[in-house]
Amino acid sequence: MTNFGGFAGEHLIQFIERIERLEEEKAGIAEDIKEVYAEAKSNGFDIKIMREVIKLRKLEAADRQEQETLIDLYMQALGTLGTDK
Amino acid sequence: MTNFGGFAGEHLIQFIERIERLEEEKAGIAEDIKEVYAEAKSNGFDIKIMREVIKLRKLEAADRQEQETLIDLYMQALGTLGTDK
Amino acid sequence: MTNFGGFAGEHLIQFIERIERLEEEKAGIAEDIKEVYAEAKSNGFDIKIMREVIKLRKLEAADRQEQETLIDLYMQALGTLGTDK
Amino acid sequence: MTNFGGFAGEHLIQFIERIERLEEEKAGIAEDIKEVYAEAKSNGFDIKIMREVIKLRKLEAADRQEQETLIDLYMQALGTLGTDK
DNA sequence: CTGCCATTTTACCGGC
DNA sequence: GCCGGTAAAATGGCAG
Repeated sequence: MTNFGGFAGEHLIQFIERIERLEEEKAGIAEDIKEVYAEAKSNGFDIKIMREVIKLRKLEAADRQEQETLIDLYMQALGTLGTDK
Repeated sequence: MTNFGGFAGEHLIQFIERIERLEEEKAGIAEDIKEVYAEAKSNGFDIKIMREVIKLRKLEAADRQEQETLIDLYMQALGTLGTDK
Repeated sequence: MTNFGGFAGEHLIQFIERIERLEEEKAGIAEDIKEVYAEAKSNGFDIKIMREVIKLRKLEAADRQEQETLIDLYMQALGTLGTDK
Repeated sequence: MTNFGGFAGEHLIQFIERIERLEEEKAGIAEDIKEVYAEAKSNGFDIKIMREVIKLRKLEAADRQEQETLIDLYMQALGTLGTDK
């Protein structure tokens, strides 16, 4: 990874710029989210409660996900045990 | 903001779901970024250093931005002087 | 916060040493945890599954906690609305 | 490791609960540490710098440790030479 | 402006 | 011994 002036350098620049573009997009979306909160607030909703609701829903989703992961692991374990391979 | 079952409730749900969709998008992009880093890494680049580079470039951009803001201010000031607006 | 040779310095040292002691304790407990995992493993249990179980239980606990927080927030909101204060 | 309802299951639960208790303790200590930092901060100290100091002291401790290990090795070697064990 | 929360970054640990 | 993923530390940003 020497020779940064040559091909590797080109390559690096490309990676960096891809990331920078993605980060811009991400920041843009974060902006959007803030705007939605602001709009909701101006419609009389409580931001704190909204955040809490969102957090809880996320947690519940994570819960389900983890349950499935766990089941998969059990199945693997049992499968391994079962096939006597 | 009482009457959560009625129109307000409807409205709230809509805000929440909009936010959740945006957060998903955001998470997706975060994923993409991780992937780009991973790809760069598998091409022999050092992630930590890349992060540093990106941070620096961002700072420089902010500096430039600030400069431009300043320039705008001056221009306005000059414009004001010039046009007597 | 100049004069670090004097009283402030004394004070700082005390904070630092308190933290260092606590971190040692924490590291000790982390050790203990590792040992329990090792012991479980040597009894034929699958560490990965154990971690998953623990994660899920933690998530569920967090869930309940968040639900309560949310309810509290609702009560506050309704209380505020209700008392016309 | 089948028979999760029987003795193995019992055993597993016990391991899990031991770990959960330890993790709680650990979390408690982490809390304590945060509090100490907060207290230090309210006394005018800079948390970021404190972290840096603690990190350095840890490194130095590790260095000393390594040195001692080395010294021990030498001592053993000398002992071996001396005693002809 | 301060505390708190989310995100990001670093470090660790088990698995291959 | 390395790699991948997971958990902890640390930093930054936002609401109050």
